[in-house]
Amino acid sequence: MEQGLGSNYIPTSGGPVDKSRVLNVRPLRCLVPIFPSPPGMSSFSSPQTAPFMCVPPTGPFPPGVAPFYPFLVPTETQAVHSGFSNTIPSPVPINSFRTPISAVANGGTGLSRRSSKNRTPEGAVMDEDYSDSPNQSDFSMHVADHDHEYTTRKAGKRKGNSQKKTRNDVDIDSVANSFLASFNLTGVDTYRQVDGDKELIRYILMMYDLLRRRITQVEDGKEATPGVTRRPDLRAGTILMNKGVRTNVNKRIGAVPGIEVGDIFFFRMELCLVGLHAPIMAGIDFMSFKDIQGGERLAVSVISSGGYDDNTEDGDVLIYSGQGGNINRKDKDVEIMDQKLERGNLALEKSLRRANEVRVIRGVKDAVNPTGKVYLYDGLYTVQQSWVEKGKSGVNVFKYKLVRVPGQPEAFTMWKSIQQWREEDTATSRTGVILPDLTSGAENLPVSLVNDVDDEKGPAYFTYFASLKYQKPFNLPKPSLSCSCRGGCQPGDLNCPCVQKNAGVLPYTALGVLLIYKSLINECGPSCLCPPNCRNRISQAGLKIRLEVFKTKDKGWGLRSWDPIRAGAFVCEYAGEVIDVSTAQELEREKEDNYIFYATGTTGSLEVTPGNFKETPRIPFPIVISAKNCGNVARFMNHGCTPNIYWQPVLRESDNESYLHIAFFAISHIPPMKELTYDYGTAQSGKAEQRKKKCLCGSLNCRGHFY
DNA sequence: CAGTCTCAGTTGTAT
DNA sequence: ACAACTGAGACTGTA
Repeated sequence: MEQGLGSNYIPTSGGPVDKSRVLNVRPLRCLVPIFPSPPGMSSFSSPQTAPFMCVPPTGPFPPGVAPFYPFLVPTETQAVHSGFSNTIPSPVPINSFRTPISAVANGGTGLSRRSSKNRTPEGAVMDEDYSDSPNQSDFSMHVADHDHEYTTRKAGKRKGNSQKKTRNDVDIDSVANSFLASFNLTGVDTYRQVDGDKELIRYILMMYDLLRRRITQVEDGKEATPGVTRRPDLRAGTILMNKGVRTNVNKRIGAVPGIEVGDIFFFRMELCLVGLHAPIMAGIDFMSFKDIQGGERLAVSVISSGGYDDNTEDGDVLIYSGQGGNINRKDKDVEIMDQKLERGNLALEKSLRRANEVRVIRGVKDAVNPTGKVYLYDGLYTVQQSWVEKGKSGVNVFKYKLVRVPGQPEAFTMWKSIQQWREEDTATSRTGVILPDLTSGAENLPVSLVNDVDDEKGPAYFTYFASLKYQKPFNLPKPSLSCSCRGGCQPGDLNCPCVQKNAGVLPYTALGVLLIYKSLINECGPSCLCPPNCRNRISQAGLKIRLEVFKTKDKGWGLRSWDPIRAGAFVCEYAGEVIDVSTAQELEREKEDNYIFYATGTTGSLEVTPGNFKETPRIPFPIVISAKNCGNVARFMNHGCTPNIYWQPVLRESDNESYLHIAFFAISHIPPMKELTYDYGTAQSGKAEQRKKKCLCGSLNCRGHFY
């Protein structure tokens, strides 16, 4: 035990853009991390022999065809001892750190206990009926068994007060239930995973994001109730926690399976769901060991998010402030007092003596969305010193010096470098910068051109053009309605024709993040009267993310981002010249054009989401785009069999004319400087063999070629 | 020892 | 400005 605590770190191989971190997801343009292999057939254990799973390229893809993720429960031995031991550092047997009783009682099974009782035999959720129960004492008992924990807590707290579910709660409940139903998750939560892996984590985060965005969408269409703060992040998190859609529930010291140094998160809830940091508010997570003499407790992770006066000047050292003392409590009438050596502070003190590794998560400002925060997992640290000092508020504050364990991939230091490049504007301090802005101002953000790999001075000549050149638009048989929302289209405005075209809901959040996956997005067109910053013109508004074109090791030029990218965020569109199919085929034959994008019928964007959230992309009329002579950053995006970007058809209509565009969105959260890739797709016609190319994406289930 | 209660503890969003 | 909600620990009830 003793020696185990200090020595359970095995550096993950490779740097921050290590190919091994690419998720093991089924090929094709599939948004869903799909888990075709039952335990034992995991492609982790046999990456070479993993069968190439292929959806017929011509479709059709009726709803429900894609296997939803069954939440296979791998036995612990498989998870720990089979393929995983090679890829995920877990040198200390997980069991030896598992809190014997208390953590289990308070953690996982606690939830399971509560949430599995209230099922009818059919597994239906008992939901609405109790809300009018006149018997208040009975009521709390009834509610204590209720499915939704948040309701329970509310009701428990406000015993005797208003216990009616608001209309709002009911709405969200039904949304959540239908959401979960589409995952076949309304049943008893036997799905909780002991240990995660990359796919599971990706899947959970995707579910979280979908549900959160879905709730946002429902809330969005409604009038804001004064005095009620809408927290879709908490709502979605609570629901998934109660359903057991989470992993790494048991706390552990050191690395967390499936999470890599440099991974980013946008909500505290996400950290909780994947088991990186359990408390949703507190900055210090710790676990106790009853088997150690005196029931010692050790810190397992800390979040430095700016609430306290932490020092983060040196990227590899963190001066962390203890918790408590009411220093950050905004409530009135709370007295600020000296911090005590208890809870997290005590745990950090013990961790100093035991020298165990502590995960550090750094909360940093999001350049794209200044009101939000990004949580950056910065790897393992050890506590080196502790002391007490008088803080700004005049009370005693505990301070802990944490030092980063060497040999880990860059994360926070990379972040700091990027900040510096940003401030310098010209990025002169950086080696390998060829051009500070290859667009020559054609985009509203610069796009740098960098080569720190070899001597090549840049890609072949082309004209930078930020959008699509149509020779002639598609003519509509009957005129399309344009909106007249001078203040921008509003989510709840059912009179707006643009909202109507999108089945009654705007496809984007207020931050410009795609809300749900649709077969086709109808944006406002040239004749709409709404302003250019209308929420329904996201793909027309230009770059929002600071991108750079860089020389890859073996795939020519590629695209990556300085900014962290949220799942669902718009990245760029595919610019170029719209050409006709026959021209394209000619170019193909002569191997003239490697920059052709086909959006023709059923091929292409097969990105789908699980369950009912899947929609087959609908392309109203086929287009072929050539970006050989003119194009934008999208022409540099490489193919990846496990992509982090997908494309989506977007229609912009104007009176009798219709323009189809191809917009790229992030599949998952993408850390800065990670290469952006999308799936170039599979063969859709006999001619396709001519386009077949060898794939160098390097992902675990690379299918070896693309088109 | 199991169940119930209290409260510390910050965040994200609305104003 | 504010309400959101988990988990730990304290407390209570039962075997």
